[in-house]
Amino acid sequence: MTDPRSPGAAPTLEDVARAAGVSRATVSRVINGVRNVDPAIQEAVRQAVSSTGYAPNRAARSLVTRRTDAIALVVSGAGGEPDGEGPAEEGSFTAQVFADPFFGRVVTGIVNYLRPRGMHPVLMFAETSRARDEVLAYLRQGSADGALIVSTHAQDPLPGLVTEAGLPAVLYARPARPTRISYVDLAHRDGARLAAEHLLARGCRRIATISGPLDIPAAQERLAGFRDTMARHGRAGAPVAEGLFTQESGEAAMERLLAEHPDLDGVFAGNDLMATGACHVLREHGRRVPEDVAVVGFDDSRAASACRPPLTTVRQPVEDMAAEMAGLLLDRLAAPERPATSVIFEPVLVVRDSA
Amino acid sequence: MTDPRSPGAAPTLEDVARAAGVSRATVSRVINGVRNVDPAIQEAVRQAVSSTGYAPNRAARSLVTRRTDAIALVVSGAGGEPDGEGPAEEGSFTAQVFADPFFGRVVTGIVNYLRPRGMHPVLMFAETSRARDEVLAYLRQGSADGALIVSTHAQDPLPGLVTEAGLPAVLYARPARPTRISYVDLAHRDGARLAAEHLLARGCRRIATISGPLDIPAAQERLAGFRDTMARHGRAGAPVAEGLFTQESGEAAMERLLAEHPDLDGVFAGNDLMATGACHVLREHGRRVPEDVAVVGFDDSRAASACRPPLTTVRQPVEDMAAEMAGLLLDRLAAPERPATSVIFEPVLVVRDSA
DNA sequence: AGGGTCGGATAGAGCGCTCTCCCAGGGTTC
DNA sequence: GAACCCTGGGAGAGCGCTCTATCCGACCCT
Repeated sequence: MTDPRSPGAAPTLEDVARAAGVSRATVSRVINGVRNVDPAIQEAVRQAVSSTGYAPNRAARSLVTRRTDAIALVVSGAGGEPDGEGPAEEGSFTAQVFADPFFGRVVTGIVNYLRPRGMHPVLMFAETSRARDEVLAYLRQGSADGALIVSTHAQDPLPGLVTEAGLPAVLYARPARPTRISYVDLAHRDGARLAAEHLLARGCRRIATISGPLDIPAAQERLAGFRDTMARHGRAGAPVAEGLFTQESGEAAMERLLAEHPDLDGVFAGNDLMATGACHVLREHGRRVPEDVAVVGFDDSRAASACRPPLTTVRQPVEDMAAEMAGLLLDRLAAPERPATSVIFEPVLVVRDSA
Repeated sequence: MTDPRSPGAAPTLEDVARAAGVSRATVSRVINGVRNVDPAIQEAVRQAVSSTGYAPNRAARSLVTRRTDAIALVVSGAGGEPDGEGPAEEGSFTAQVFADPFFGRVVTGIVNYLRPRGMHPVLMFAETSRARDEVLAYLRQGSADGALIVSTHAQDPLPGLVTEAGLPAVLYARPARPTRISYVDLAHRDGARLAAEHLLARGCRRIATISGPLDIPAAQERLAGFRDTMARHGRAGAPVAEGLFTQESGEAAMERLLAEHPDLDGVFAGNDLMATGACHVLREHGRRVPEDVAVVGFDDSRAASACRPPLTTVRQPVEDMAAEMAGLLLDRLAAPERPATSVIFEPVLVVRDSA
């Protein structure tokens, strides 16, 4: 509490050293726990630290260690070049992003992994080319040690730019163009197969699917997995309606499907939000779920258990995947020379009431 | 691109100065736009900056300016001292937090405000006393310029600790103990009044409420506002069931209410998630919403419009409130001497189909 | 006993930037 | 024409930390 300098100033290493009667270097060593320090002196230093209320200045430390203990968590949007989007548009992007429970799960997984390791996530968006430049500049300034990138679209140039600049990064989902960059992904095709086979095994004969936006690789893969499986069971040409991964779009898609194929008895939705929308519409049209029409979702998000009836769905372990992403990045930071490794997770079918 | 130093190293101010044939100070002036610099020299410097691919080192800058352009966005939990909670418990806290659409909206509002101003949010949690200490240490290290605190419970000691340490901060929701700290809040009582009056005006005669957890001030206020209004209309003693602001707890509360008061014709739920749960349960019990039982929610979150039927609800402008919070903090940083000011937002009733 | 070794502490050189001086030179004022 | 100001640029001192090189003394070996 004794502050020998100007009262407002935070105590520095120097102050602690003086209080403990040792040199700055010794205090530094005690604080960072490097090399052997005499236990008695160690104790004296600790005393001095707590009596001065010392907290090491992070900027000064960063300046010499070249580490910030910060990780940029960037949500990257469409690759659209037109920068004419105003602030209103930008706002809608971020609003849209967080409306999806998916991102909450990603954040949860990352935070839980990073936190016990003393690293902190800095939230960033890169939906316009200007925002992308800002993210790049941020990283190049050494403001963060690396980036965790969640891309919503395949053509996203950010992963390429980041690796090109030699910045450590890990992606959620495989990039469109193969790049020398680590990523974490799900075996979407296998997941879709699980869903299709479950519907078939249940005895459904007229099965349709509501796909996600087809410019998103995950949506393509899920659709492809569904189609392959159906074809393998001699049921090629199942009806498809494209949605946007939102509940509203799921409702609209279900309406279309129902209008064209009133007799369908099974639906595979590309995610739980759309499945929820589909259930609503089915019920409004007097169809019982699962008695008349069985519905399978994808993700096993909060929406799946909240839905009435609770959704049978394909589990994507988002939190685990996000944690793995953070783990890969930290590994990379610890050993930059090692080649980029990626991890593919296997989905699991979670059977509830909707199918 | 010409790098006179060791190839891997990032260019420094010195390098740019050499390339432009001026001093470090001049380059710094051009980059930070301070004082007059000869246009020709300015141009030369810009040239040099882009040819060297220079990006100012943030740590070095922070060290002297004492600013980081980072803001800690801390989600603060219960005040529970018992630190015996393992990592599993911690994980469940963060998972729980992001399952609520509320936090997504807060993040959206904050990010949209901070971003154009070149500030970056660092995500932190402070649900245990250890985590709280870490947040405090982080702030005291000068790792962030200030804190935006979203407390989920009233007894949270963090606001007090932060102000005590003289760290700039702004809260979402008024603190339990009056503290010299800015905050942003909603007139919850008025919101509840709006809801109650709407149900009464609709002709509902047997109105119950599902409150949020009563250790949360917002939940208390909403309940108090509801009760006051009912009493003022000669209907004191309306049934109350306590929930936890989750859909599941809303379902459970509705079950209890229905068991004891099968004849009720109106429900005011403390938030939209619980209102959604209530709707599910009502329908399962054969009650039509709104014909048999009218339901009003609170928040106007995504859940309100996603619900079937779409919920009549009390709008809490979370994004605006969060942006205001960020605004108050930046004001405070710009003028530390000014007294703390707070802002209370007025809720609005949004009439949809459920009541 | 002398030289080698090694644990344990210090001195001091930066890390890359900002910012306060200080100086040169040209214009203004009386 | 001298004293003054004002604009634009440079020199250099630090910000608080880490880390290498160095030193000191105690201990061991022959």
